[in-house]
Amino acid sequence: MLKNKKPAVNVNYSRIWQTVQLIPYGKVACYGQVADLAGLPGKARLVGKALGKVPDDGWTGQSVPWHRVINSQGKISFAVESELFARQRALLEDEQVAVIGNRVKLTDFQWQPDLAELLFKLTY
DNA sequence: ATACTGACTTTCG
DNA sequence: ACGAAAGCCAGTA
Repeated sequence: MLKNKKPAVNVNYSRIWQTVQLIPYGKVACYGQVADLAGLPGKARLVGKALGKVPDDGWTGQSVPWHRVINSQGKISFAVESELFARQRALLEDEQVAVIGNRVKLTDFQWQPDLAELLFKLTY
């Protein structure tokens, strides 16, 4: 009997992508929060890895709003002089998320997930 | 197998 | 409030 091959896409990545798709327009979540919701507590760094590998055409027909994920300090986790930093900040401001002094006020913009809706939407 | 690397988080001073 | 340090852990070489 042949051994099973590793899946083409890490199953954990797809869970992370699916969770990020639930973050609403105009809200943000932090890496650790996404990891927890994806059932991967303690794996905040893995969320960053997964977001760097989102397929160009999104996931299961939907785009993945990677720009809505920032770190627990409310800051964008790219060097301020980098191209990606500028892109992420622009995408956030496009949806009315204020980025002041390289920082988003989490008390105003952090996503507060609705438990019942999460249970309905997540498929694992 | 081992070592290094981060799109992280928390604690400390 | 802020930077440094330490802890963290899958992915990568």
